[in-house]
Amino acid sequence: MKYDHLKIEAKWQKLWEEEKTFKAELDKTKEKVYVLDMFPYPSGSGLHVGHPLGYTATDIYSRFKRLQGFNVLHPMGWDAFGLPAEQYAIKTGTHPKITTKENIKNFKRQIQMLGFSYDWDREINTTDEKYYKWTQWIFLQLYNKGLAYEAEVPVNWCPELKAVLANEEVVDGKSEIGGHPVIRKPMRQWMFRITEYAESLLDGLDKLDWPESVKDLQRNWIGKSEGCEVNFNIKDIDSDITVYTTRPDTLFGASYIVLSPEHPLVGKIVSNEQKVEVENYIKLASTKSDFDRGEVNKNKTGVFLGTFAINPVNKAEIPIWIADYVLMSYGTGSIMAVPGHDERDYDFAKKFKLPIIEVVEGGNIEEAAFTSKTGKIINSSNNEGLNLNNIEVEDAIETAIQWLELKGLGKRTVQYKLKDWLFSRQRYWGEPIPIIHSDDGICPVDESDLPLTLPEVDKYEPSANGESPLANIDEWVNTDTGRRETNTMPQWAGSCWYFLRFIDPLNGTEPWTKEKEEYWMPVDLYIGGVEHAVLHLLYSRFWHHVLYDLGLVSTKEPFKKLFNQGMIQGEDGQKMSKSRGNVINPDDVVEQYGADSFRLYEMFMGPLDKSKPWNTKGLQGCYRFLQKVWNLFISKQDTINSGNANRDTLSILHKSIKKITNDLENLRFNTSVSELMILTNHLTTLEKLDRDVLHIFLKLLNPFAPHISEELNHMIGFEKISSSKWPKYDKKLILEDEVVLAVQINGKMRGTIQVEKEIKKDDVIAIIKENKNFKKYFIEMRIIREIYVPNKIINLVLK
RNA sequence: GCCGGUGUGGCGGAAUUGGUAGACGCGAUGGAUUCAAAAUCCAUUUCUCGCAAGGGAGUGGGGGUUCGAGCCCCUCCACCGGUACCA
Repeated sequence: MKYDHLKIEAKWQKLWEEEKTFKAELDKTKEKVYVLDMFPYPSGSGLHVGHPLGYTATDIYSRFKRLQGFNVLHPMGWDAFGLPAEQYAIKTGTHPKITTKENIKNFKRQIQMLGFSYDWDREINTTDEKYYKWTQWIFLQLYNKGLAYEAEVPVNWCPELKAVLANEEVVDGKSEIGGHPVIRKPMRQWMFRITEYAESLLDGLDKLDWPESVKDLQRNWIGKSEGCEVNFNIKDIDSDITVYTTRPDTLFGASYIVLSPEHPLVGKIVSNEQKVEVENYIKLASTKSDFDRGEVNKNKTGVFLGTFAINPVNKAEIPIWIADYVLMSYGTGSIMAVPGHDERDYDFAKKFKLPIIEVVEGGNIEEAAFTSKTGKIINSSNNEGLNLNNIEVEDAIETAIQWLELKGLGKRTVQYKLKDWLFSRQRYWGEPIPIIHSDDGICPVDESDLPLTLPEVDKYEPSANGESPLANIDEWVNTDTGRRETNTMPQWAGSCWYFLRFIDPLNGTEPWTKEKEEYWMPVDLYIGGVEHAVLHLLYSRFWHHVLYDLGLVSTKEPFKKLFNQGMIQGEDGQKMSKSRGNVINPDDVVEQYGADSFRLYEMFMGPLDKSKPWNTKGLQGCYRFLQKVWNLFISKQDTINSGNANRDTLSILHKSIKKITNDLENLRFNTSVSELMILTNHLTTLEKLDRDVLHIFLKLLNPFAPHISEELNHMIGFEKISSSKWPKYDKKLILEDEVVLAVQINGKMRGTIQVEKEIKKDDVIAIIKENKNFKKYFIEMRIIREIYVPNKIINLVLK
């Protein structure tokens, strides 16, 4: 009988579907495990072999945990709002709903053919109004908590296309489509005050079982910086400038002030003589894209305002400039420039011939800014009680802040790089924001009126002034009480809370019930790509922190353990992409070799978190392995009986149970597969096979290759693996009577000896001295030191 | 520039976390089977000297700690990812 993977896989998949084998139900008598994949955006091109890598890993883990007796929640769904469907609609007029439906169908087919044990009764779709009703509901909870607000914010405006572009549609300052220039244009937007949660989000990271690199990325993104604000009076004008600095120790070295071109004070304090030049500069800066502004990095520009500020520590009059190297969006939008000890200020001062004052010892400011934080302060004292001279930088910072606070000239502050979250898009295919603008102001849609559904439109293009296509639908936009918000939510919205909906997906009256939330949350294992290290994972943590503060969820952090799967490259070692023509389609692989081989190979390729190239030969190796397993059972079918297990076999079997159990727990799938191969290789050497040994072997194989293992298990007459228990290893059976001991002479490997376990050191030495292979080393030599690690190694130092 | 990661045979990768480097798989070579091929099975396969028995070298380079280092420390190099005027 031949191994017919197509027939076997179809048979078991049908059975699992019919029997709802993997349905998860709340059962407080059992310990739960929530195993989650980052749900996909169902694109038109379908899956390539890289996508199911993480899904395979979570599936194996889920099956393993179920066999161990855990109550496992393992769901799948669709993050289906998004640009491609909308762009396709603009091009062809096909409603995104239709495109999305087709794509989901194809994705689901591909995912199901791999035999994943999802509870499909919990399938969700972010574009389903029954789902986005609750996305809108959560928006209102955030709004009511004062975390959502409107603001004029620059967007990527492409005058040529008359469209607002998403960041990912802008490449090097040009539109991705057509390569037209993109500028920053302020438009009314919805924002979330994620910055209010900066500290909370930073704090929460410490306790998470996440890759350190991802935590670091989030920490850098939040970008906490501790320093102080300092007030500078402006000469002859009744106004002052507040700057943010992390280096108040260098205040005596401040030789000019720089405001961002967008700073509100600029118009107020510019001198008449400089007015025209300043206005021109502001205009120039405003048309520059962020990209251009970044590019001028080395060549700094700026204009003198014609006004002076008074340095609070020494009453020096220092000029005030504007320059676009100072960003309005960080700190106070203004800085004190200390060219002696800051590279940017140094470049600027050199270019515009501004004074450079040395206040920290240790560098040579004739040549470069000295930015080190180790050194003593010099040239820094006044007669108002501040003397920083001879103090180390770190201490001087403290002293300076205390002095500023005492004199009321400044205060200690904390800054974050993190900015508020721009939460609106000028698009059709997204959740409508449930807000009505009336004469009385902003009015949230009543919760009982949710979902606020998307209207049908004829055209998916944005309106001429860049508003969303919804702005063109009068009957939708105009209501009795006012005009509807026409912006929709960004794609992040649906994925911010989908893991909560999975626990109670059909609930029509609440987003989830408290009882189920308390049982299933948090997610115990979350696997997905590193590309979501910051945005998705930060945004969903933000929502979850807010929901926690509102008492709607029981844990602050949603994802306990996070793991990033690596990329699968093409056979050429390059990134898999259509344009390179190196895409491997899982449909073909499954057709030819089967889902079991596919799953096994993806795991065998290497560590889950590493990138590695696809190799069809390697896949064939795994296929051969399964055939070997199949042939083992078929060819020796007549010998299979109870009581056939010998000591050797049991020892290897129990070693395998131990290793595979441990590896699965730690997501080391590649070495598990290797262990299965070792065990199989041993079994093929046997004359007679033991029925119980085979049964255990199949259980070990089952998470990786669920179809073939169930089939063979059925063949040798056991009840289904899916309703059996994971094996436990017996320590006593693993132990062998004899061990191979490595022998080193002077630290060099010189051979091995076979000895009985736990043998005494002196006996080992005696054996070595008598052994003909080692005898020669003892000629005219004496042992001066002996290092003995029982059952492992002995090292003799001779002289 | 800053932060993070990686570097082991021809290739993907193992190595109980300081104790026999190269498990397992791929590829390659030789053999068996076959009229022949595919498939399958057996053997060999880090490099190097040697007919052999045996040596020598070896985990990106250099240095160190140790009886012993792929693993720890210092330093340098290469590649990958993130980020970048954040004051």
